[in-house]
Amino acid sequence: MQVITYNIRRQTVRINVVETVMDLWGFIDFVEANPVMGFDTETTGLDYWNSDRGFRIRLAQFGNAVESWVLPAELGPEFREAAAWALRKAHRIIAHNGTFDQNVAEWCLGVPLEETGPKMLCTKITAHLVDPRQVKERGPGLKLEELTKFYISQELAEEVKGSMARIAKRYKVKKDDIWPVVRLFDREYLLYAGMDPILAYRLFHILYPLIPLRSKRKGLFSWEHRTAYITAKMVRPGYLLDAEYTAARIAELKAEQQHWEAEAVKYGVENVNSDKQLIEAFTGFGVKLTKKTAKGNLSMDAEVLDSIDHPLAEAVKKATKAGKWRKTWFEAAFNGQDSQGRVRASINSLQARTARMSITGSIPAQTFPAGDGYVRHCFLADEGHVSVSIDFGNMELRVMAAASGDPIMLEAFRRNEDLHNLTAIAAFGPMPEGAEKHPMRKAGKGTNFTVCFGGGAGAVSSQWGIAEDDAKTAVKAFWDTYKGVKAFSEKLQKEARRYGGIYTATGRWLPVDRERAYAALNYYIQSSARDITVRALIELDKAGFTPWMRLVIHDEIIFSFPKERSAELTEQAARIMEFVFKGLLIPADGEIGMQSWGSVLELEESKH
DNA sequence: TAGAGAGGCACC
DNA sequence: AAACGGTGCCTCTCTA
Repeated sequence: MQVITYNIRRQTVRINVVETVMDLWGFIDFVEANPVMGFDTETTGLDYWNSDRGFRIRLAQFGNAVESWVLPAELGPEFREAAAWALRKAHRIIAHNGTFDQNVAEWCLGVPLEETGPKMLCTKITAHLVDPRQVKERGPGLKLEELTKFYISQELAEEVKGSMARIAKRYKVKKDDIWPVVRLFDREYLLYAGMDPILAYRLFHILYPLIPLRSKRKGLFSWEHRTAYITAKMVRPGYLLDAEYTAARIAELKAEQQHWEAEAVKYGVENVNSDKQLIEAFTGFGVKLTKKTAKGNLSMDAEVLDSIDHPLAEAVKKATKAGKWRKTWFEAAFNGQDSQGRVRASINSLQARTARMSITGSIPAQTFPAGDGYVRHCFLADEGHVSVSIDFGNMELRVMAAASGDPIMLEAFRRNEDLHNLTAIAAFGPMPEGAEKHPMRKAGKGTNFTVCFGGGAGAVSSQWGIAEDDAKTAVKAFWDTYKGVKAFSEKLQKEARRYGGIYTATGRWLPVDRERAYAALNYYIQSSARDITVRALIELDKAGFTPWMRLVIHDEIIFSFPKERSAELTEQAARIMEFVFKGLLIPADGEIGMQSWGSVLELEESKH
């Protein structure tokens, strides 16, 4: 056995490195004496689903505030079994971003999510409930190193953060490539690995008492852990990839990209992604560029390119788009396939400042182009299943109406009136005789959404293509008409300025920058909408729907349902999702497709 | 050669 | 009085 000691603020911590089976006796004693343990794993990468072709666990680490045990899981089944035993024996497991380590435990140690999920205490979730702000938002951050720096010790954080970079340098490999090649008993690596469960353990005990009482009373802590457990179970089966379709789109986009790049070369542009080259080229052709970026440089975005009447502009738009779409969606999915031809998203169930989820990895579903199934066709429901999408209707505007209690908005929703028309009427007068919709409905719609996002007339005008005067009229009419929303927004802003943040109905603390207090309304709405979706997930989980759930995208949940039961299950799920928020129904509506997710949109399209 | 910042763009 | 909120990812460019 190897023992490494280290000092955290003059307190010595001990890292015990198991080298032989005999060393496990000490580990067993430790586990029996510590029903609550910090836990972490070191692996060869992040692709835990590739455990049958290269991915492997290297170390499994357990610890408390002053001592940790590092098991060389890679060396043999006896060490992996000891780790699995410890996970089963523990009453509680503390880990940073525990979902990842749970997945590793399931795929490499044979301990399923069902055993680790219910006893996980995640420091990332705990930290988020204390303060959800990232470092760039002047918050503590959510990464282990960032939290260590903020809550424990700056020196220690820098030491730990820098250590893997130093090791990579020593092995002469890139930082990302160090994980599979670093020698298992490399002392610096063991120190890095052995400190993690100690830090997680300590952080949890520091952070938990800092969770606002209001959040605790509402049960938010266990609610979020349950949510993380559900999303982990959703991700587990993965999505069957239509590899043929995906490969065809990759080839097509590649050809398109090359064609337009060749066109651009004719006008002297070697790299269509280089704004520098484009500005030079267009200036050379006598084009006057005026639009500036946020930092004051000349802008070369889609709006600018659209305004330039030159074949190069067309070529640049088409080439860059083909390249970006190919890489971001089709190649990400294709390259993410496991040995069974399935792909997985990575769902961070509690991510944004407003608690919104984020989806990364092979299925970045939150950014798939809307409107048709071009990208979504890649993803197939299981054999004999169909894809189903159930989404909430007008979720954020309904939340705005309900949270503010604005009588006019509430009445409009209760009568199923068109809120965008209503705003247009308020601003520009009654509907013309016999018209189905107001001629200024777009201005009304733009105003409704923009105000919801915290914007003003300028934003309505630039984002929705509304004349400035009309935008001003519409925004003024909005605040004059929906006085309840105005009062609610003012109340939140006052609270934000006074306390530096607001609480939502679920007891969640949302910090608001005092100089941007106007954002409080949007934070409240966005966060509440997210929590209503999460409530739906939890209720669906209780009702046994989890094995059919695949993705959650803001106000929408995607399912793979057995074909012959799809109508019945869709109806049931939609009724479970629906929720009366402060007296107003947030309705849910399902669309049943064929096998591919994309087909849901095509069928919907053909109805209109 | 990596990392950070900036710009851009896909979505809700 | 007015104030556009939140993500992820790709690419280029400059710096250390």
